[in-house]
Amino acid sequence: MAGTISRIRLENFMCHSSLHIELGDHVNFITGQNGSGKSAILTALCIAFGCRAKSTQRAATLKDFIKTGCSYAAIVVDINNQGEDAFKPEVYGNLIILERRITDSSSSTILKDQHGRKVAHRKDDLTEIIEHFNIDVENPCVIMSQDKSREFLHSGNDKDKFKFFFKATLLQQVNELLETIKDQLNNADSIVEELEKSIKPVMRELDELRQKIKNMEHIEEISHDIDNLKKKLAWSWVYDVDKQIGEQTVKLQKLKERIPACQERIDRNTVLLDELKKELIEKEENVRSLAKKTREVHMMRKNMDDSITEVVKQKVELEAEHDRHTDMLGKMNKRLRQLQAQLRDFQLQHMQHTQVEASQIEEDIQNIQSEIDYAHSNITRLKEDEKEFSEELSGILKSISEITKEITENDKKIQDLKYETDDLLQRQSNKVTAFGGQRVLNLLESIERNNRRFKSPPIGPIGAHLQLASDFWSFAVDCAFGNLLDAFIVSCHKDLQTLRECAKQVNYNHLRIIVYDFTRPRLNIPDDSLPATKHPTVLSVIQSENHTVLNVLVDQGSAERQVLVQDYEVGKSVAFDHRIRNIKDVYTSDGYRMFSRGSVQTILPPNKRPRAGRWCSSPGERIAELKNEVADFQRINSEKRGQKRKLDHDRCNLEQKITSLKRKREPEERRLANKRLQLDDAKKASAENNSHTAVDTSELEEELKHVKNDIQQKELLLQKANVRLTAILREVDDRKAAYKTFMEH
DNA sequence: CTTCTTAGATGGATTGCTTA
DNA sequence: TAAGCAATCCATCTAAGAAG
Repeated sequence: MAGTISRIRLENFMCHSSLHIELGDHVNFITGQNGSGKSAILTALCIAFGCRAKSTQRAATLKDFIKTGCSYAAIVVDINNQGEDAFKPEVYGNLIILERRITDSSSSTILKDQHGRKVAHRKDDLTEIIEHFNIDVENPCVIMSQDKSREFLHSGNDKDKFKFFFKATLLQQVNELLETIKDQLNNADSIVEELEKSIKPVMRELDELRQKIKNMEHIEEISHDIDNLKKKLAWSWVYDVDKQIGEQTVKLQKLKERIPACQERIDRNTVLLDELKKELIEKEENVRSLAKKTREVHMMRKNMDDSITEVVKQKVELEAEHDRHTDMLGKMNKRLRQLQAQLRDFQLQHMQHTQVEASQIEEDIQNIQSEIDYAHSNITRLKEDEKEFSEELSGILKSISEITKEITENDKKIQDLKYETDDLLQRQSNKVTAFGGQRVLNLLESIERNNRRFKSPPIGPIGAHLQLASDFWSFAVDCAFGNLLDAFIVSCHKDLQTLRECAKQVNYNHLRIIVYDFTRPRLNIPDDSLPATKHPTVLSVIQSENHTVLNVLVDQGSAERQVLVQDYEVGKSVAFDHRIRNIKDVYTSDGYRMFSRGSVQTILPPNKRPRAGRWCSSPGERIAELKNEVADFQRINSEKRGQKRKLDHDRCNLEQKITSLKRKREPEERRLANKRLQLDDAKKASAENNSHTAVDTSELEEELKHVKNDIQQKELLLQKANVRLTAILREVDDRKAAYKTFMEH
């Protein structure tokens, strides 16, 4: 039957290393002792079908499901896909294989067909299958986990139980569905009502249209009748015309009989007509030649008359022009004399004026120039002083900012040192607080109280169970393990739950808990798995009386593959120069992390807040050292603050000096600007004076020249007019003589 | 050369905490 | 108690290396 699970395979999932279960067609029972992993199978099914890690209430993240000491977990679920309910049988065939893999850093879902071929890998494809088969792992009636059943049975409240039942049996869903359907029905009803209302006017319109169509049909019949009548009328006209044609044909026949007699008379008259025509042509020719001659004579006379009148007119005009020119010439000569006199007067006046004014202006300009020079030298001096002071001020400001920066940096250092001192002071009273702070103490107390609930008491924090061969590597080891040192180790998942409860009680959230088999002997690492280098590994510099702690640091922290080096340069050569096998990361004693992944080489700086000294063997000494350092920094800071105060005082003085200089300089500059404007004005005035007189004479001279030119032109025109006048007089005489001889003829 | 596995990056979804 | 923000989870993609 489609949708049933036929087989489940688990690898490294929770407590199962490798588990195969074949399921029957109907009801299946799984039995086993407490803690044998029955509910792990149910959890695996939930995870396979896409449940979130948290909602199983068995782990915080997916990777918590990976069996301790393993790198991955896998769940494979075979789902039957036969029968009419089958999901995409053409793609998957009779069987859908759902494979879920979880690794430390990622997880994936793969869907395969009956032959094990990969078909899909996206979450959406899985969701489609889940929806198709109506698998609802979050529904407590589909999967009733231990916690759910306990919660259900122990909730004494009937209301809560009904709520649970209501949700589980999908009644809630049905209820919601019914509500939405009711809403939709109401909506549809109101829409139908509205539509009915709106249809009424349309029906009325339809009736009117039908009436119109009926009328149109009647009109069509009438027009048909009209057509028929028109045709009849046309035919009646045809009959009439036919009758008339018959009568006209008879008349035509009679007229044809008279044609030969008429033709004879026509011939006789034609001969007579030809003779008369010839005579007419001759007479016409005579008349035409006589008329032509008369016209020519008339024309010549008229022409002569016209030319004489024209020439006389020209003569009169030329005489008038001559008089005009002579008159104008006289006037121009008079103007010329006037202008010459004016020019002489002007030149005389100008000579007298310029001499007096020029000497006055020259004196003014010299005075102003000397004042300007004085003011300019004053300003330059003031500016130089100001510049000198400003430079000094900027130097002081620079040193002030440097000192302020140093003070801030030192304050920060003091703060960091104080933090470290506080840490150490706390640790002096209890070493454990180095790994998680004050809350670890509360957690340990809580563990103590719940001691009986644990199968084996948890080990932690891991850092508290470690000793270092030498303090030199403490910072590097701290960087290499990071938060792993704050983690706790438990022996089974039940203990993990209990420990998490304890942590919650004391508000220690996000406590890292590692599940590990306490009975496992100390891991024996073969030499060929260790990095081939003379530098120590993290594993080689740590010691612990607890082998589980060491095992966990190897499994979770790769302690045997983290190499420690003295300084940055050595670290780079170890990490990148020769590709040494089995090296995971290289840490320098001052906390730099270096590693290469493929071709990419990465160097990460140390943590911002160093926590070296977590394993410090003598915190007392270190505290004294830190206190000395703090005192040093404080002393330096107080010195620097003194310097800063002095510099601030100097700065104030300089600023005052600069302001007073500025106050002196500004009015001086304004005066200079005023004087410059005066000088410009004076120069402009003198220039204007000169140019004005010059322009006046030049204008007169120009006019004079112009008038002379005009006179010359006019004289030329007069001469031409005289020549034309004599020519015209001669022409008049000639034409009159010619006319006289013509008339005599 | 192809396929599989794994680590790491990325961005949307979810969860938890703080504050008004 | 709801809104806003930050931290965390997890699906998905890509690239490198391993295996066949």
